[in-house]
Amino acid sequence: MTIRKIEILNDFLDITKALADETRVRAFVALKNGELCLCQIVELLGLAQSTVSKHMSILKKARLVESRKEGKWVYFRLTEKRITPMIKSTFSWVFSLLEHDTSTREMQKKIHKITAIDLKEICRKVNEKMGKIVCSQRQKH
Amino acid sequence: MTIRKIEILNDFLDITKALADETRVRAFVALKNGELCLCQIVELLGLAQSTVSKHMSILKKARLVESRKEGKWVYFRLTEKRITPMIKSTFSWVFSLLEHDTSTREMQKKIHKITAIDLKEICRKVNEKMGKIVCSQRQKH
DNA sequence: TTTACGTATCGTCATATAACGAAGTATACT
DNA sequence: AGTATACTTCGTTATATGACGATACGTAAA
Repeated sequence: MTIRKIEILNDFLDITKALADETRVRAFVALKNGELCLCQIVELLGLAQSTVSKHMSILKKARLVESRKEGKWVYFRLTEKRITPMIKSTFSWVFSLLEHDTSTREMQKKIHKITAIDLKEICRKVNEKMGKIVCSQRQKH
Repeated sequence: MTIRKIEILNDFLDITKALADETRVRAFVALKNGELCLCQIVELLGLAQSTVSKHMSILKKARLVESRKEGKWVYFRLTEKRITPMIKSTFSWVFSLLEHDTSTREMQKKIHKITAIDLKEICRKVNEKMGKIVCSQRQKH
């Protein structure tokens, strides 16, 4: 379709914009070895949960990533189901380039540590942080 | 070198950031069929000369593009001389994806028209625009 | 040496983006 | 039903980016 063709550039720009941020690239390559829960990615990146959630939605918009909901948890993974040639091509491009990247490799190690810990505990850790902030706010009143 | 390895991600982000803007992607693919003078790219994109110059410097920083000076003119071309595996890989990725893009093809036609016109005339046209603006500013006084 | 011309850089403005906490949503547990 | 939990969305703030005109720079022509 003509409409489809016109959107090639837009799809391409969604991808380049998604990959034009260090945090998102890190989150993206983190999923190379399998799916991760949001709170695990939060722990990995060390950013606020809402921030990470936003980043993941940008990666999803670019179709680089897809998610599934399991109970309270949302698991993210590299797009598999509705994968397009453009996405497939992007995967091999990115991973071949970052294969020998030091910071990427260091992250892989960090992921191993995180996935070793119980999921609930990771989430609890994130909530703890939020709890502390709530307390400090209450002290103001 | 360790320093070199750490910079892989930075080089990668320079590339994705350079390609995360429609104007720059258009300027980039415009060079696929050979080098162009800055004023030709200005005419092609229909933006201010300073704006285009800035865009080209970002593409140069990412090493996607290199330039040579010939008299008053500066010619830009896709990187050939100091091309790295990362850049080479990026070229094939981008061009395979945008091969069938409508807007890219339309631009190719536009380039043919522009390169057919005498270079001096193109530059003169750009200068004319600047002259007009100066005039309209003078009218204010 | 002036003058003209093509490009790069600078300063400014408007918009885009990334960060956060707070509030809202949805699901599981009591 | 009510609470806790994991995530998303919203509103705000600080910074980044893209646009422009004005100016500076470098080269060629007069």
